[in-house]
Amino acid sequence: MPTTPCDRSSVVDARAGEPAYRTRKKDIREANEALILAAAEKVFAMHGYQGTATGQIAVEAGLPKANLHYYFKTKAILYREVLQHILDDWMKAASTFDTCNEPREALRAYVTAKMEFSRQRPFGSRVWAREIMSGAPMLEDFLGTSLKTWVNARVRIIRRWVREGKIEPVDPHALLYMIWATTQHYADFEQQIIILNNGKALDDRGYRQRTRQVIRLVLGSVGLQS
Amino acid sequence: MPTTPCDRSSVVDARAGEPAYRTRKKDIREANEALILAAAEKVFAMHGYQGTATGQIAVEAGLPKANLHYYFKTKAILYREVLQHILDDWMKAASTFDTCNEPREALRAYVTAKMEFSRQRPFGSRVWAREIMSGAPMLEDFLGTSLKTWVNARVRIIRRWVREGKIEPVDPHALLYMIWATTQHYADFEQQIIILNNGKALDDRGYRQRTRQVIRLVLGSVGLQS
DNA sequence: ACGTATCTTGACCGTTGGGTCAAGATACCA
DNA sequence: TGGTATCTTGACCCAACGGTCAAGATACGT
Repeated sequence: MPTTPCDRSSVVDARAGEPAYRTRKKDIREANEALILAAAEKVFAMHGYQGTATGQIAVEAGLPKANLHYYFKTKAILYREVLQHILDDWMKAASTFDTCNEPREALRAYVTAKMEFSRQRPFGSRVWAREIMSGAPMLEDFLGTSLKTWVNARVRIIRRWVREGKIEPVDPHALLYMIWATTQHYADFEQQIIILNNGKALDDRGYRQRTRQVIRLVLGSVGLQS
Repeated sequence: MPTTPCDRSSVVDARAGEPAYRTRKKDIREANEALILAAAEKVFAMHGYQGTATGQIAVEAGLPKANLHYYFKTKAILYREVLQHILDDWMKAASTFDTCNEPREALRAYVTAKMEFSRQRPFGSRVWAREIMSGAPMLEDFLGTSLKTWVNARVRIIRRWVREGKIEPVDPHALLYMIWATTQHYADFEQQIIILNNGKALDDRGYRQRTRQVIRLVLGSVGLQS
């Protein structure tokens, strides 16, 4: 990737009364931690926790391995921080379920947010998937508490929609799992999708169309297609 | 696990004219290869290719590591054989798509077969998922040839259904991906599903009900719910 | 300007990994 | 019954791994 002749620190970091070219300690820490977390997410997504070498992450981040271990003592700690970041964004997407009381708009918003998440954070989605396939050793707490609470509340909402005759009488869990699975599929199985799409990744336009199709299928599944 | 006082070879393998208690060489090979493949599928499903140690597989199979390497020279060869087995079963499930020309029955049969696959071969499903998340280095050939051919043919069938007004005008790829994602979710994310189900795995009855729900959602998504 | 805290890194350490080997055990076949 | 092919296994090898360390470099506060 091409870089501009002047680097970040001399342009972006300029502040009044400070030399613009010298990077400040706090910024160094912040930048390096972010760099390492991004690299780690990518490599963990590719090879999983056990299959990832900290040296690989260091290479991906463009740092010596010893430097990585200066910022994150152990691989386990680094992995947990990566998971935490993903979890935060996952929950942010989840909150869109409540943008509206009407099933049509709520489902549309939620599917859109989940598709957006798959588009923006494909590596995060894969780390999440791998973690659960490994028995969710690090996520057990979250799954059993926060996620469960969230799911129970949404299940009640869906049941209400059914009771009020707003949607067909579907099993709420089955519906939620279908939405999760379908939207996450676009991140987790991206490689398969690309190959079946003649080697080309979906561009922005294609992705928007696909999002619309997923919304249509989900709405149809509960009897909401006009 | 408790064992019966008399072992398999003396009971099952009894054949006329041969000493029943002595295991024959061919049977040894067959049994050990099957044992190792099953163990490997399980461990690969848990930790992925890179994250799996051949020693772990050996322990899981109850054999010394050197013995495992006697039957499968390298980890890569063993992994490829595991993948091949999964692929065969995946294709077998795929063939059920063609049991009927009518969308309702075809989709019902296909979803049922895929759900059955998730139930019977959860480890296989996870190995598959991990392989694709790693960029499908070993599956690229298959994805680009056999699978692509299969998908193209099914896409044409779905388009025909749309043209004939038998189903709503949905994107065939989006529909297929939704079916794959949703059915495989029950294998790949089993742990999450268990936790959200109060720590209990779905029993046979629950699984059949869930299968019916998935069928209902899929049929609904294309406008086929009565 | 100088002492201190933070950051950087090549070299290193003990452990684990994939894979080999050679010697013994077991089944096979003539 | 004896020779051969297959099977079994503890011991071993070397590369790669997670993690440490100490010494130098860089920014900070006064």
